[in-house]
Amino acid sequence: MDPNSILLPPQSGTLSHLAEPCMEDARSPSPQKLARDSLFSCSQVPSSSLADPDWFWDEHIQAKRARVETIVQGMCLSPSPLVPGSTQSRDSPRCAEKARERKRKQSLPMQQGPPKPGPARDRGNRKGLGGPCVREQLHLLKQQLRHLQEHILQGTEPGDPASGPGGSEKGKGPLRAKQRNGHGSSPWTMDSDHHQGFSRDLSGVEKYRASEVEHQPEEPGFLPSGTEALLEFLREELTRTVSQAVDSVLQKVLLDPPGHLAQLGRCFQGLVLQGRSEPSASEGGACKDPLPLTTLPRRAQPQAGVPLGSLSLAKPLDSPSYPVSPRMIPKPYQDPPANCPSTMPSCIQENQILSQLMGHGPNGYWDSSPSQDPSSRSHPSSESALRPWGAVRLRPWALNQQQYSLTFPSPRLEHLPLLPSVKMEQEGLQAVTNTLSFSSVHISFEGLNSGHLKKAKLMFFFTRYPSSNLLKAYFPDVQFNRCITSQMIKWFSNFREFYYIQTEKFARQAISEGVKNPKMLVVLRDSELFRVLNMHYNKGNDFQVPDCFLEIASVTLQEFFRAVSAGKDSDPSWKKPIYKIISKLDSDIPEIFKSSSYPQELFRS
DNA sequence: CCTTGTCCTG
DNA sequence: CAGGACAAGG
Repeated sequence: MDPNSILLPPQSGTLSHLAEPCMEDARSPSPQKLARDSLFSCSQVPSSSLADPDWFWDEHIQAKRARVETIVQGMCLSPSPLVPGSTQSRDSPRCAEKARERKRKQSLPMQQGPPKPGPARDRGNRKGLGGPCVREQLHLLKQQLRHLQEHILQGTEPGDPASGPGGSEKGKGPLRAKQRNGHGSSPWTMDSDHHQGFSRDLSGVEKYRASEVEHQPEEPGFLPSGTEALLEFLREELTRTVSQAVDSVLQKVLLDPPGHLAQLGRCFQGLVLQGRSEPSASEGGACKDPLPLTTLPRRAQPQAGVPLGSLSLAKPLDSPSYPVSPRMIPKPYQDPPANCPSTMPSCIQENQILSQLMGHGPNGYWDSSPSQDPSSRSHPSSESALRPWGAVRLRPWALNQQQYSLTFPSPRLEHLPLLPSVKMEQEGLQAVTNTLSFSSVHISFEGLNSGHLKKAKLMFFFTRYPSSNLLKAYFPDVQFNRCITSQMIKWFSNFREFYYIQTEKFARQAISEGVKNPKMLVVLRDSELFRVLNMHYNKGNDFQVPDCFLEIASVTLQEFFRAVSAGKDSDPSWKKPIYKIISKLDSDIPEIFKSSSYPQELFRS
């Protein structure tokens, strides 16, 4: 008998309160609605399909691709292969098996969600465009490069009106300043601006590689001084252009199917790990605590330490609703990036990598810098550190990649004067973080992203059976259509499944442990059942689970207990009555959830 | 017929 | 978690 899993209250009779839906409304911390829609313009970035054979077997393209890859690899700074040639890896036998399958009942026009490998080929209403577009852009960029080269080398015009002869100056005069100021004062700058700044920053590191890759050997020493200025300028321009090319390619690739993401993820992961292994000046020993699960309730819940006798169920009147508005508990940075075992499903892996990377938000990184054995901590509460979690799965990669490029370019570059001061860097990164995470919400355009999923999970604490209308009301930034709606409904269906399975399991466990009175079963925050559920819907434990959810869970547990102990589980549909009961216990969802940027806005500032 | 929900599978 | 089959309700 595990005392933690099921509590046996000394007295019962409090269950009548349970049916009372916990209503919470009076607290609506004025969700700030941003005029985000105005930024929604830049969203139709075409995506590429690396799986397109045409794309690969075009010789012409391959050359360019090789160059880009060289650069990308250089950015990763890891000699890890990334084997470009073996991309044809999946020859899934999707042919024979399905052939004799029955008729597909409803062939929905297309899936909105992340495309699945395999049959997803024909549904691409947007995927198909990717390859050609990237190709086109690469071509254009290359042309521009060539023009530029000719232009400069002919020495026709000493002063290019567009950008001016930067000369010995570092070249990025006005834009640099604008970027700094802009990010400092208003993080939500326009996307184009951020994009500029983004590639601009890259150039600091990228410069070396770019010149390696793109330049013929030169001897500046022999050149006349005027030419040297030109040379410098040319370098800057090339650097910038290449950076932009890489950036845009990365962006397109990142916007694509998870498979590619995961691939890049592994690459970046290597980068991160490498970066982390760098000795850091602020090395503090304050992170030996891996934050075991057992500490979760204690940290989040002051009442976790309350004597077991005073059950939350016994005091529903104290808290007409759960007293605290749902909030994200600012969690001290804890988790250094971990090496994701490659045995994990790719989606999980992706999420993990993402969250780990995102966990290294500016503050988190600088505040503590553990150099830990990555393998010692595979996944516990990794998502907890996921700060701007609404930031989708796309940009953060780029962000972090950049972040680490700047921070740990290489053992040698590390000593270059790239970092004027830590504080400055920190601010800049914060700004970049904000900008990126913000704009990326819009870059994700249609479809549901991981942020929506997480939000849905949190909403599950309030409602198990949300109507489609409710969902529409609470996801204002989602363009609902049939597919999206059913996908989200499916999410909740899956949530329920997990929830019921777990609860039933614990009910049976209680029975097997000899519990007689169902009213003895109460779910508390330190219950094992709660731990499991919380782990599922609130992985990082960065959300205050409402008390009403505990009550619902208790009711569910008791209902399962009753049914099973009465032997009703022999009936094939014995769960139906339970479902019906639970379906009536949905609570109102706090208003703040209606904000399209709900959890992100809590991370700002 | 369409939507919603469950079950089962991967 | 997504897909698909299937059933039930409007």
